[in-house]
Amino acid sequence: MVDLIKAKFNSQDIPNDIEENKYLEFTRPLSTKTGEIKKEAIAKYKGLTFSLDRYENLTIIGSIHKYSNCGRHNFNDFTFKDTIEVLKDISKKFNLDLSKGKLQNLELGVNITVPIKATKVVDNVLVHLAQKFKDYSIRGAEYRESTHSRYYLKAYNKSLQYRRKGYTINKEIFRWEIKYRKMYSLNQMGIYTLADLCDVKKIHLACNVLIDKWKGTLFYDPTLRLNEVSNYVRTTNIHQWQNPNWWLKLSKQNRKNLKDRMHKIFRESSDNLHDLILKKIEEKIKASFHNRVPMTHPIKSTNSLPFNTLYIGLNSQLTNTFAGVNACLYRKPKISERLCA
DNA sequence: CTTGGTGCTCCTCCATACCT
DNA sequence: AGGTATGGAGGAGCACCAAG
Repeated sequence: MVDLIKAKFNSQDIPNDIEENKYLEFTRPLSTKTGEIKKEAIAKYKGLTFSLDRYENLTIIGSIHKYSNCGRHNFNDFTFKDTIEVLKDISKKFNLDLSKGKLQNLELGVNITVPIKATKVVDNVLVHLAQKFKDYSIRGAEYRESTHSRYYLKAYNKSLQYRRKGYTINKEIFRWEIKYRKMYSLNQMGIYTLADLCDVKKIHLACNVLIDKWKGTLFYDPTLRLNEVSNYVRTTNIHQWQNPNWWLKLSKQNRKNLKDRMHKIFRESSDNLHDLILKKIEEKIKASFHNRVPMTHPIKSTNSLPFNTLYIGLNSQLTNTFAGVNACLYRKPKISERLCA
């Protein structure tokens, strides 16, 4: 759900002794020319960056999802309740009033399992509105992104990212994410500050955007059964359908008609992944507002990091239910119960 | 007659560009 | 960053046409 946040607190809204806070160690850059110590200061804690500007305004930037996992990863599910827990934790540890933390950026995303290789799903996410999804590869992550003026849509192969970091996983994980560049759309939903992220109605609205954006995304279904379709579809249509540029050249009316026709054929002669993924996104969002969440994926660590000890006491349950993971319900330990305190 | 393909208008919502 | 004017995208509904 809620992943990256960027929030700014005005100097009068932060405690005077923030630099003495026991969880934060601020460092200041030193000018080697003048020997002058800059006023700006930076501290890091559990993957969050706390920066003070020269007017002593505080900006917090980072993933609150990773924060709940000691700053290590955002592979697991992160529920609405977790969001509240983390924000309360931040508020308490740093003595901050969440309603004073004005949001400047927000990222929301869901991890879901897919029945084919996640990379195949990502590769076939083609166009949203008039914007193609373009390939990106940074820090072990491969994703495609559609750039809009107010937001970015991102489709990730999350299982690849897992494996590159040394985790064993036998499920294919697809992550669908929206990153806001401007606050306008979120403001329309009543989301202005960190405190608004604790409001279930507002977050529900924000999460539903993920559903709408997926509905509006052109997806070529690689499970199309070629033996069931006409010769014309086999020889011509499938090449057109897989080509984002071909879609973008069409008139809007023509695009709609051809999209409808393609979807009809996918409904009849494929596993209809677009619909399947839509349903999974809907289910995951719904579940994230309950305490008990259907688990996306069991996780085993192959390196020495105590990754699975995050779920200490639950390991046997996880490994025993490898086959039916989607049916596996579990309660995540509270932040304070986890080993990263 | 039905069915499927096409194309039109109206209307709403949203993206963009540009302002402060 | 926030705010807004403008135009475009696309969905709904309807009509037309050809083929069976």
